[in-house]
Amino acid sequence: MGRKSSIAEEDLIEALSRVFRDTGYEGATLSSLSQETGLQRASLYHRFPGGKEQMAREVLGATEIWLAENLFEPLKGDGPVDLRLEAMTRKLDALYSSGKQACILNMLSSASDHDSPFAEAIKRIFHALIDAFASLVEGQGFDAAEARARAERVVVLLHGSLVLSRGTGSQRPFERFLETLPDELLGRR
Amino acid sequence: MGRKSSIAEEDLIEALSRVFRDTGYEGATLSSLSQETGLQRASLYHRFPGGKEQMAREVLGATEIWLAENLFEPLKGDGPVDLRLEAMTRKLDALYSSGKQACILNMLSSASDHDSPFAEAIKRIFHALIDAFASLVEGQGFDAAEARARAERVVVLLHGSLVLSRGTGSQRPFERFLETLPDELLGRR
DNA sequence: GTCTATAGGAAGATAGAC
DNA sequence: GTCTATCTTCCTATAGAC
Repeated sequence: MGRKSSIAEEDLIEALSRVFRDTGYEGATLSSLSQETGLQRASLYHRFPGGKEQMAREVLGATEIWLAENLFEPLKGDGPVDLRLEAMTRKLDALYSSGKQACILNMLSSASDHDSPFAEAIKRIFHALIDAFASLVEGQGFDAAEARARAERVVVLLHGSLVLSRGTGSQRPFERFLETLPDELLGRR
Repeated sequence: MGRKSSIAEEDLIEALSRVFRDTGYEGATLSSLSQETGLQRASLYHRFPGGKEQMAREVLGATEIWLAENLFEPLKGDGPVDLRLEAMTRKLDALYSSGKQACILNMLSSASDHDSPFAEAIKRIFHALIDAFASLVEGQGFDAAEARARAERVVVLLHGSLVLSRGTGSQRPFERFLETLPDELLGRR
């Protein structure tokens, strides 16, 4: 354990993520996955005997872990809430490259008939997102129902702004989302 | 002109739309398009010499026309604004089957490297959507900037709620969007 | 305008050398 | 653990009969 392969592992998953995020499940070919990772097709099968489907599942698993460590954990800190929000905003901005990149959750929601293997993970991640936002809002004195409503709304705005940014070729919708994020969560109505 | 083929034409495009909307561009195969339309692959090539790409382009063109006739036109009427909003809500509810179906704009936004042919049409349709909403809002006494901001926000909420509904397997996010639609457009802030 | 048949290539996946 | 070579299946697209 602790060999150089453990470093390559992270880069490997990252490269696979890029392909799935940019081209979707059906659009991702073994050739494109091979090219982006620098591994031959057969090498990918050695690491992922389950083929493309397993790669996508592991990408989703890594996404789930990334979110927990980089987005949810800082959100739970006990520092000033506006600082925590600002930190999260920066993370989101980097994750989606200021609106230039789509969300892997959206891109892997379809996958024709084998959506079953992904559907569960995607659903879980969406709920984890909502829970994380709701928990922060509730921590600022809002009741549970209101917190949940605001959290869901922010998840909707996040993904809607990404769709619109991609569809119009403009980063503005996503940027606007980031600007209004704090108010959407904690502003008074 | 006026032969039975003109009726089949509508059904044909509708069937193709279903496939592209449910499986995306890469996920749509000539076989699935053939099965859904009831035409053999070669027959599809006779009608669409440009193959899959032309089919997707014509589907987007038909979508553009459908929106203009069924969504934008009623929105411009001079009846009570709440009745016009209700009519539009029903149209949206039907178009997306209460949140069970994805949006073709989202599903065709990617298409690997040949996104160029679709990107233009998708962008145009998104802007037409925003313009239609903004025009209604402005007609109710709001200034142009505020009307546009609200219109964009509604388009974001629409697509975000569709993404979340699909991702969580629940129609609730889309239903909630429809409920809050009138207030998002015309409510006082 | 629709069909059957097929060409030609790219897809996912495996075998076996190193 | 990575590679080259290969298998099989499915893909897009075309040819040509009816």
